[in-house]
This record gives sequence, C-alpha cells and structure tokens, in this order.
Amino acid sequence: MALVRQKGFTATSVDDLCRHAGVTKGAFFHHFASKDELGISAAKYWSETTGALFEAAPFHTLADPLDRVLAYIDFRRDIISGDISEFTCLVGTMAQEAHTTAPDIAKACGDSIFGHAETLVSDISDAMDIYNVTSDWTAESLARHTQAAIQGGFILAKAGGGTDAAKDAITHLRRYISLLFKGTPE
Amino acid sequence: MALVRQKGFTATSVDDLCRHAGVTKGAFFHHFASKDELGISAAKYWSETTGALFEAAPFHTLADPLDRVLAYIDFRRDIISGDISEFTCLVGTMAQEAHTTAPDIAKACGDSIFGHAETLVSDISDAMDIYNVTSDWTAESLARHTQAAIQGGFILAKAGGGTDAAKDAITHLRRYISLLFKGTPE
DNA sequence: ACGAAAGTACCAACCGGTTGGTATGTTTAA
DNA sequence: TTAAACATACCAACCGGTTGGTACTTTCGT
Repeated sequence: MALVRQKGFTATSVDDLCRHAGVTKGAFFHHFASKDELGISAAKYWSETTGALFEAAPFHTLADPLDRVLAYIDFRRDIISGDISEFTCLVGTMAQEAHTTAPDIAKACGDSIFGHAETLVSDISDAMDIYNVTSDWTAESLARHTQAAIQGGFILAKAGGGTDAAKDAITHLRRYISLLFKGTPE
Repeated sequence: MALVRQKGFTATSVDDLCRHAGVTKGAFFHHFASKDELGISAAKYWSETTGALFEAAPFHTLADPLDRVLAYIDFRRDIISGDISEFTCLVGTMAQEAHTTAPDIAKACGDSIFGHAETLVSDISDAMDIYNVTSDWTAESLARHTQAAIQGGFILAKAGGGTDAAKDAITHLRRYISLLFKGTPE
C-alpha cells in the first residue's frame, strides 16, 4: 500500500512489491493470482483498516448528530500531516488509474469510497430531522459530497498545494455543512 | 491526451502513443526528449486549450460578479456528459501519478490547476465587496476549493458514480457559494 | 543567382533492461 | 503423508530510449 500511494498502481511493479516485502515472486503469485488481484485485495484491506480507524474515532460519542458530522470533518482534517503519500487515499488514487484499464479494481475502490460515505448517512439524516432542514438534496448526496471535497483536496495537495491545500478544502467543506444546518458559518 | 485520460500516464506507453498518432518512435523522440517531457507538454497544452475554452464561455458577460462565479459553476456542470475520459481532467489525473515519481510533471499539472483557479479570484473578490461578505476565508482559498470539489467529483465518477456523482458534487459546491454570499441556497 | 553547408523532420532496426507470469523444486507444519 | 507455503530459475513480450541513416528545407557566402 505504501508503494502504490507513492508511485501509483501501474508504476509499482511486482518486483518492487516483492523487494520491499522481503518476499520472492513465487510467493507473491502463490498468494495473488495476478497483480490486479493484489490491487483488489489492497482496496478491500484499505476499507477494513480505515473503517476500523473511523469507527474507533472519538467523534461518535457526541450527542448531537450534526456535531458528530462536523467532528468527523475535523477528524479528517486533523489526520492530514506529514508526507503526501502518508495521508492521501489509496483507493482514490487507484480508482483514477483503474477506471478503464481494470474495472475490477475500480469497483473495489468504489465500494470502499461509497461504503465509507454510507457510514455518514444516518448522522446526516438525523441532523436533517433535528435541525428542520428543508432540502432539495439527500443525506446520501451530501455524504458523497464530503468525500468529493476531501479527495479533491488530496489532488490539490499532490499538485503542489501540500497539506494546506487539502486542509483548506476540508475547512470550506465544514463551513458548507455548518451553513446548511445552522445558517451560520460556525 | 485521450490515451492518458483513459489509461493514465504510466499505463500509456510511448508505443501506444505512436500507434494512435500514426507516427514512429523515432519521430516521437525527435519532438520530445523523454516520455516525461511529453507529459509536461501535454499539461501545458491542456492549460492553453481549456483556458481558451473558459475564456470564450458566455458567463463572463453577466453584470454581477457573483452571477459570473455561479454561471462558471453551472458551466462546469453542464460540460459533464458522455464517457468518463471525455469530461475528466487530464492534469488532475496526471498529478496523482506524478507527484512523487515525476515532480516536473506534477509541477506543470499544479500550474495548470492553480492557474485556472486564479482566473476566478477577481470575480470572487468583487463579489465579496458587493455582497459585504465578512469572511475568515480568502477569495483565493474559495477559488481553490471550487477546483477541489470538481476534481473530487471526477474521482467519484471514476470510482463508479458516473456523471451523476460528478454533477452532484458540483451542485453542492454551487449551493455552498450561494449560501456564503446570499445566505440562501438559491 | 547559386550551390555548399547546416538544420529539421522523420524512419526502421535495434539495445539492454524490465514487465507480469510460470514451471518446478524445496521447506514446513499438521 | 499431505498440502500449503515458500524459493529458484526462467520465459516471451514489452519497456523507454538510441542508433545510423534518408529526405527535405533553410541559411548564407560568393
């Protein structure tokens, strides 16, 4: 996963993978039928580990569902630091490369991203009820938009904007949600 | 550019390029010192052509600077249709692959994205004056956020969300800007 | 006005290295 | 005894890049 996040999926060779894992190519192809299957497995593993990370995060204990959503956003922003390949999203990166070439990988990436978005829907939905939001948008659509803003922030970071670019995008996202529910930016 | 948008930069070989261009490899390396330099040239050319496209777009004629910004957003949403590789962003794609491997390419991509964001700053800035917006954010930061939301929408599209995912992200972006300046979603 | 020199555009053939993948052998644990 | 877990050695195809060469155009001294 580290190599793919640094160099991208295509640019990462099986030999690279084996060298860094301290394993031979025979072992690699014993565990994975193909390089693409490694990509799919990586996407699934990414889903599991990041899923566990967010599940264990402290923001779930807040009483107000809107506070939980906003705290999730803050959490996303706070974990952005250090090297680019350490905070950017593996499946976001792979989806870009695989969407035409390897539909299986793209699907696994999509499952990860949209599955993660889905974990926000209930809180958003509850918040819409409590805050009496009359909307022409759905909770699911807003959940997906949060992922778009975050993924887009990662692209700006990779394009030379660094951590600031990614964090700024998330700050604007937070302000949007605040305005939607409370009518004020705070 | 078509090939890179479909398969990504690394997965596109020089032979691929030559085959589709109806040219030999000798000719390729006569015009470009390396594959990376082709990437840089592509990013610059992308900047020029898309720059011309947006400069010629009709939304500049509107009197109100906020209307111009919103019409820009609408324009971005309206040109999303057809195949994924036809509406997604070349430099956004390349930046992801190149940020570690080929810093020169990443820089050219960054110049394109941030340069494009810069074209929105004056309208946003004027709108902030006219609409008396008291903000803790800058016009430049909002301009960059528009690009983040759009690029993020492209990732969702590639991850299986299709045109709808990309358009929804832009619709939320438009609502955010509306709320920021007018206090209402419309 | 003219021809030699220089430069540009392009090609087919080829280079060493790397690609994802395989065939076969050896070790280990149950 | 057996099957899974590895290692070794190897493959054809392909990778980005170089070579020496041809055809054509421009420059420039005379």
